[in-house]
Amino acid sequence: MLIRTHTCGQLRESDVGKSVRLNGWVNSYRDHGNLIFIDLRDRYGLTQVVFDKESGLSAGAMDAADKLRNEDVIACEGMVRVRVGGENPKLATGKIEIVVDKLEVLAKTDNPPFLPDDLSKLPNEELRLTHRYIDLRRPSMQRILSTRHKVYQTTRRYFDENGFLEVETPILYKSTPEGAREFLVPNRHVPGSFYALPQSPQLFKQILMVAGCDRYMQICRCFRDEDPRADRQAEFTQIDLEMSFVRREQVMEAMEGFVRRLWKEIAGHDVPPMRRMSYREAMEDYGIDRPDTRYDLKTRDISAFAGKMDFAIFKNALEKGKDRPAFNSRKGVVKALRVPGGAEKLTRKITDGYTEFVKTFGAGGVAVVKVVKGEDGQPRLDTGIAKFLEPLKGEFLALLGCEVGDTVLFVADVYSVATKAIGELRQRVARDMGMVPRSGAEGGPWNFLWVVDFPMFERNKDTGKWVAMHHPFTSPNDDQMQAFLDANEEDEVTIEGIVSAGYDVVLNGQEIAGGSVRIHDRAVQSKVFKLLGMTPDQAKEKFSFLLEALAYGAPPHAGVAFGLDRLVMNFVGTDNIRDVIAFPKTQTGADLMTRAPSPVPEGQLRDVHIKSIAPPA
RNA sequence: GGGGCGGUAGCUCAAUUGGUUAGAGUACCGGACUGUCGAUCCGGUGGUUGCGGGUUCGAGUCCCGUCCGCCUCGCCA
Repeated sequence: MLIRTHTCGQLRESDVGKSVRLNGWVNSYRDHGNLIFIDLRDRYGLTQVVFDKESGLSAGAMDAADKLRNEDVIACEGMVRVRVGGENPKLATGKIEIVVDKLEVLAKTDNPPFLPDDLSKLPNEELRLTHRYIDLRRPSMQRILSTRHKVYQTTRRYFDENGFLEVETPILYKSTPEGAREFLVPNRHVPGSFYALPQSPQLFKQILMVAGCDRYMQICRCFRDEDPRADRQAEFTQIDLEMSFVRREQVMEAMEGFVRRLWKEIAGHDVPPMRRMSYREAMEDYGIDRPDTRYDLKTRDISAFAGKMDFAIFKNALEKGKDRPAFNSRKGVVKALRVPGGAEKLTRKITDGYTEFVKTFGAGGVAVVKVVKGEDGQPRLDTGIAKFLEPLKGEFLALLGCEVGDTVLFVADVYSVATKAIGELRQRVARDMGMVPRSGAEGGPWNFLWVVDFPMFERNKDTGKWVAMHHPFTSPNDDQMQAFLDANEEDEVTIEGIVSAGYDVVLNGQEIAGGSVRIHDRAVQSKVFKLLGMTPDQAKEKFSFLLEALAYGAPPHAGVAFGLDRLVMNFVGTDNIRDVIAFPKTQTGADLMTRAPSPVPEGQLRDVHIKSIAPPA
């Protein structure tokens, strides 16, 4: 074989006169009969190679060149020369060409289902996934693989420099039925027993702290058997960390340092110090725990004002959970979103669609008010609820600081529903108004912020029981510790107000990392389990190994996990998580290339003591 | 589990209100061509309209079911 001396992205004018060998795929061919041009491709680039009958090329080689087609794999040898037909400015190697004197066809291809070409329209994602090896040949996919590689390398370098120890944790793990549904793996030795694939290495990394590792990191695969989304995959990758002898501030500092390093090295961007926002502020002003602050739209609780309106829909909403404390999920509220300049851009057709939109989040609908210029030159309210709003017009305009040209949208429901609906609506409106800037990868802003002070507990809306908002090992924040230990478990208002030492990193409205200070004190842990309705025996049954470990000298510790796939998505500017995973799965968990999952022979099932009850295919 | 969109030649798409032989570009095959660069020109092959039923004189088009993919709610940190 003619082993390559250079790659297809390497040769320049300074190489003219050299005899070289190239290997690669035929990216395109231009056949002029006695003169054939091939653009040869590898992951480094394209180089034009020329087959010229008059340049001493054997007839056999010319015939072989004549038969070359896209995606054939070849090796060739020839001389680098300045292009006879003039430069091609589109190529890095565009000033030179190789005039071939030896050709070796390494592999002929069947007619490929599609060409790995970034210029033409992409085929179905289904087809791309089925023939992933062709899709990945596309330069843009190669760039993504390369960016992902750089993220791995920068990550390892940063944490290594900062004293972190990389430790692998098991993939075959104990089922801990909290949180997401797990993938199960049957065990051959103990009939009827199963491993689970880890949702995250959470408990292992805490145990590593007890084990004295002090600082741990791992780039690890996590598994959650839940329905995927555009930015979610059942099998995904985390950058997982844990630190000993720290409180919240030290972890946040380490994380911010990592973010700064990563963005500097991957995107060439200097991340300024990140602002902090409380969970409550995020929910109040943005209706979501990962606010996108790239555009200036805020939601507002106007319950007090709405209560003065003689409007049945608002009144009925406000009646709900009337006696509950503020921010209680079941307390009725009216939320408003003032959209500057919305009166013109948000047409009737668009705002009509908002009602359908908020219904998907359980809200009843959206009330719309346009502030327009009246005949008297004063603001006039153009709205279906004029009858109820008109008497309070002055107060309304002043309350929201409305100006002519604004649109105000209202959602009334219990706190949890209204807040979510108006928060989602806010993002929808921002898109409709054209307020969402380009992505960071496309030169737009990188808007980082911390969200902190999450509640420790929230009520499950079906069972009414307390559940841990983050996970049951999350510590109350230091300033809340005594209040938590003193709190009466029956005292709903106090319990609801306890804030954890959790922290999330939010980038452009996306959660890219989250973590918390862990509980290392047994009294605190017991109280958490008790609140979650777990008896000591039940807690022991589920988490005995962790509780035992914590009993043998556990240092205070805290940690965090970054969603690596989402980091890469940001760097390459895609909103499709499958683009940043070499071999992703579909929405039903299928790998279209390998055709996993698949049935297995009966005997294999017997070995692991499994009998399928699925109807025969 | 629910809602929405889609599936027509290898690929990207078209096909009027349900109407005659389902078209185009590209790829592929054959031919021509010595300076192209998404080569060009001439000719050709290529279809279970995802699959199964139904309505109809007639179905790519309408109805029912089903499979697959995507988006999304629930779910998921």
